[in-house]
Amino acid sequence: MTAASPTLVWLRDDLRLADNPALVAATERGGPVVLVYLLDEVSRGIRPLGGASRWWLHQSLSALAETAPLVLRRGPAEEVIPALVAETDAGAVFWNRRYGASRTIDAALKQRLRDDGVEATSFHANLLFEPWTVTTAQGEPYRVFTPFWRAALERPVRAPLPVPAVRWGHAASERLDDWALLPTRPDWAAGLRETWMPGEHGAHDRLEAFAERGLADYHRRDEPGVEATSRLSAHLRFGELSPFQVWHAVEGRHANADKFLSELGWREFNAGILFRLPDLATTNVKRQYDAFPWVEPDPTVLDAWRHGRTGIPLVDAGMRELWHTGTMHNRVRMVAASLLVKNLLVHWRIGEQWFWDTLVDADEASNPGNWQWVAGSGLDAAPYFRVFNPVLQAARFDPDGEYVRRWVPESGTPDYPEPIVDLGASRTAALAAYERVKAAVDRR
DNA sequence: TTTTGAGTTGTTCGA
DNA sequence: GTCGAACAACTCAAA
Repeated sequence: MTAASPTLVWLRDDLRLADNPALVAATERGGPVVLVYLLDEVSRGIRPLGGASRWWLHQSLSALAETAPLVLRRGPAEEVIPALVAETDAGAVFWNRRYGASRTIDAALKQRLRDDGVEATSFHANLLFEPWTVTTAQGEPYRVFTPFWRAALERPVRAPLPVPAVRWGHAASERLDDWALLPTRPDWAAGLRETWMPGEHGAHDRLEAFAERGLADYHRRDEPGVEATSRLSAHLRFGELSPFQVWHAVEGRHANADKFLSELGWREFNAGILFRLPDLATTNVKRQYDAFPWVEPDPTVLDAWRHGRTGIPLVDAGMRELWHTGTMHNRVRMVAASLLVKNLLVHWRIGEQWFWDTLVDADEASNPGNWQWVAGSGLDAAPYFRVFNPVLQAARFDPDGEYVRRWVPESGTPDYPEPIVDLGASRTAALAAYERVKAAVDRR
């Protein structure tokens, strides 16, 4: 055997050095390791990132480049990776698997590299359980969350891997600033900068704080005025943390741990849905919802929803939190989504796209999966007749009005607009519209 | 093999 | 004021 050639490690949704199986395997192979990230906005199967995600990506890559020599390239993977292999004389390309439509890119690339005599190997890193490994007794994927998660939890969750002692290889890199991932005119990212610290260090700080202190308050996670959620979703989305690291930091530490870890379960469940339905962001999982009579949204109404001027305080608070910070409290997401989809009868795809553009944690599986959950068209979804009443929700979960006051200080004053929709009448109309879906079931 | 009960996040109505 | 029913339809696991 000759001296080991360089290995390319192609990072995608795994912007971390710790618990990175591809990086560990590359190190064990023996040669220098060239770490590469591609900005691929052209290959089929790639969903272009939204604005908030582009901001996060810039920060995260910037943080990573301070801890390891990172090679940045732009273009379609199927061209750029083989070119980089030739350029660096690499004998192998390793990566951690992804599970959406883009996996067809990976499959084609793997074949091409192997045809060229280059070792190409993918690894299990970014989900606790790969989708094809959790099936019912009949070998079918689960369609109901609880049995899915129960079955998944029967297996062990491997321990996270340490950062290996890497001998880094090098190649020319593009400049991150040239990718223009950050907003300029206008710079709307001030609220994001105040709120987040992207990158592996920031992710671990957040995880540690949550495991040591936040978990004790997690039973109050439904109250948006209380800081009781983990705020780890964006770190997981970009793979600055692996779910294995989160699991082992939290599991068994507190009575609230299982409830929190079931949220990782929903991440896994949605990933499994996307694995089977790569067009999850555009197509109803339950196809009878194709018959639903969505209305063409009035641009004024849509604009009011997007920018937090609906005249419904809890919804406006959430939409303004989103616009300012790139996140929204989980419960408020449901309420804001319910208003758009059910009271306003606007197609869930329109709301999904807005969240895709504005959320720092916008995830290819979880974002459309959760919108379809709210709309009723998803797997194990909320039934259509379950229409949130945002006034009741505010009274129940923000009883002192702390959250609403923080984001909508003019609520209750003459400056605050009247509601853009009558909640009672629109609820009735929504239930009537749902009759179409029921009829579609019968016709099937 | 068949049956039965339970299943992320809710609201309204009428007794 | 409280409480159960109704609002649908279907999947899965346990008995």
